[in-house]
Amino acid sequence: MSVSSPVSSTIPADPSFSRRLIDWQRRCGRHQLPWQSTRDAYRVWLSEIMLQQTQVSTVIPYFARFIERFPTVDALARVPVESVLENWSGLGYYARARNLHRCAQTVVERYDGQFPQDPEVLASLPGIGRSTAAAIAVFAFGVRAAILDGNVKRVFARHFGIAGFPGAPAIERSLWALAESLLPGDGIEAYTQGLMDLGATLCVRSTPDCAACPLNASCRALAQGRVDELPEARPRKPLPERETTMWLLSDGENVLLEQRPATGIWGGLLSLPEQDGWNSAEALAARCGYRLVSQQALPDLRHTFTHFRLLMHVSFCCVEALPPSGRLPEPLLWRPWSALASAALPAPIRKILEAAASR
DNA sequence: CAGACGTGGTT
DNA sequence: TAACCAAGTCT
Repeated sequence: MSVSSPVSSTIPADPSFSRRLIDWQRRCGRHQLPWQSTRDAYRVWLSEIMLQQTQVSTVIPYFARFIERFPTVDALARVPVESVLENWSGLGYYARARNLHRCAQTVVERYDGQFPQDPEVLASLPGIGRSTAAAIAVFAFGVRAAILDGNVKRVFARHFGIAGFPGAPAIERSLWALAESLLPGDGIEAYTQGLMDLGATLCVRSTPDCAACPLNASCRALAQGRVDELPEARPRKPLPERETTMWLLSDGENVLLEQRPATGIWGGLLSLPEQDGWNSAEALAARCGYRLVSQQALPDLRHTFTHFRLLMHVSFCCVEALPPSGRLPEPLLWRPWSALASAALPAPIRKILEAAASR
C-alpha cells in the first residue's frame, strides 16, 4: 500500500542500487543480441519498436530480415507501406509497422535522415512513446534517460515492495518518478540494459532466481517473502467471443483476398473475405465475375486476441471464371498461391491458407 | 482514462 | 485448457 513513497525511511534509497546493477550487467548481462554493440540509431530504433510487447526470441528473425531488406532509414522510408507490412506479417500489433514507416519518412524529411537525440523529440515521432524514446536515446546516444517497461516495473515492484497493478496510472506515475531518481551518473547504457536483463533472465514472472540477483540484499519483496505476489496481475475482464465465416475462393491458380481497412484489427493487411461483407459464397463469386463450382467446410479455427476471442469458420470454394469479367470491387484482389509466402497476411490467415494449400 | 491493438510461449 | 503476459503506444 505504500505506493506514494516506495523509497521511504523504512528502506533507504540504496546508493549502490545502480552500481550493483551495472557491475552485474557487465559480468552476466546479455551482450550478443543482434541490435547490440552498435550505435546505429536506425538499428536501435528498429529493435526497440519490434521489442514492444514482444519477446526477444520472436524478434530476432524479423530484425535480421528488416536489416537485410531495409539496411537504412532512407531505404525503409522509400518503400511502400505494403512492403513494410509484408515483412512485418506474423509479428502482430500492425500499427507498429505503419508507424514505423511514417516515422522513417519523418526522420528522412524533417531530420535529414538523422534520428534526434532528445528523448522528448523522439517521443513526438510516430510509434515512439516515453519508454522507447528513452531506450533509443540511451543505446544510440548515451543520453541519461529513464525507461519504464514491463521488466523495470517488475524489478521495481519487487525490490521496493510496491503493491497494486503497476500499469494503474497512479502507480505508474510513481514508478516513473522512481525510475528517474535511480539513474546513475555514469554507465547509463549498462544500467538500462541491466534493468532489462535482470527482468528477462533472473527477476522473471514465475520462479525468479533470487539467489543469483545482484540486488537481493535490498529487495523488500524477498525480505518479506512476497516475491510470488509482486507485481500484482492486471485486473481482467472476461474476453468477449466473436464469430465469423470466411470465404476461401480459388480458381486453382489464385486465391481471393481482401485488404482490410487501414485501422482496426489487422489494419492494412490482406485477409479472407468475410460473411459480414459478402452474404454468401455465391454472391461473392458472382460479384467477382465467377461462378461457384463446389464448396467445402474446412476445420474451425479459434484465435485469441488481447481483447476478444474469435471463432473462424472457413469455407473452401472452387470457382470458375465467367466470360465477361467486370471490375473487381475495391478491397478484393486475386493473388497466386505462389505469392502468399511473401504476402502481408495475419498469422491465423496464413495458417488457414497453408493448410488449404497442402490438401 | 480505459480500451484497442497480435502472437507465441509458459504455467 | 485457460490464464497470463512480453523491451508499450495511441486514441
